[in-house]
Amino acid sequence: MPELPEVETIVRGLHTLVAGDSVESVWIGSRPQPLKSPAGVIAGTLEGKRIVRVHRAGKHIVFDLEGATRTSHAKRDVRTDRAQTRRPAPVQTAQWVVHLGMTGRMVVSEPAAKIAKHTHLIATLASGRELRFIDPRMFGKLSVHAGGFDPGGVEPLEVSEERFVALFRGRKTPIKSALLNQKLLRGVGNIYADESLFRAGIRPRRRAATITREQLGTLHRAVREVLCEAIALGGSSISDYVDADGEEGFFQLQHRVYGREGEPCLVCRTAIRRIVLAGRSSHYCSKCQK
DNA sequence: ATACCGACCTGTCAGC
DNA sequence: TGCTGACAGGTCGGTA
Repeated sequence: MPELPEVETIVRGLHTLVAGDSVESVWIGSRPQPLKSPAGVIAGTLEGKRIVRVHRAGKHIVFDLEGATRTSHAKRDVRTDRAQTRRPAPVQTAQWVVHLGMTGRMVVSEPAAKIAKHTHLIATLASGRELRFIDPRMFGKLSVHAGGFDPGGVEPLEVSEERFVALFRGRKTPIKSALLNQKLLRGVGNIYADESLFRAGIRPRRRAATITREQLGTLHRAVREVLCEAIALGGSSISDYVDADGEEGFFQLQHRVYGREGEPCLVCRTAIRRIVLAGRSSHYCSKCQK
């Protein structure tokens, strides 16, 4: 479901709603598919921690956590207690990382709210509210990291034109496949790849290495423009995407090629084509894109 | 290195 | 009212 703009929208909402709150207890469902860290490790890491910040890395939601873990409480002895009276207690930090896959949702609910089907994790917060992870298709992933979490790739909204151009140098792969490769650029998915390529006038199948330096500069601007406009409109709601407040996005109304197979190009009226590339639907205008 | 394909899952919708 | 197949915002691993 969510690409960079949707995750950014969700993360901003979550930060407003839960930053400063603490996790008191965690319930984890019986389906193991979404768990990329063992259930006990996830629960043990979250419980007792304060949520310092919620931010985004590519398509990942990252909760920065701070505070003692349960295991550190259990291990504490008289000697460390005495040591801690002289110095501030060492602050333990961790990160809880959530990838929403295709159909994942993170919502903040009142405890009385009905538990949606396919709810896989509920974190009860000190404020009494609950943070719930729901994911019907279970392509989403939950993990915790004691050290730094490295999502790989570069942020499309931060990358310089030089580095952006260098990402594609010498690559024989179709440009769309390269845009979708999260190890290069993190956060661009199927919708925004198609929309960016349309705005840059480049066909999805075009080999990356054959694109001129100037066209890559145009693509760099197109990617950032599309992502920024989408963020401003709260993302694209195609079927069921909603943000942390349950609000839909509106960028789907701005799609120029995605989901418009057979409809006229908004620039030249040529029918928009749909092809399958790397297993994904790809939409483009054969006249405007070369 | 690269590209294609199926697998992972459930839900929805169109067509018969 | 079914049933079947195609398709869905993402990623991963195998194979040619």
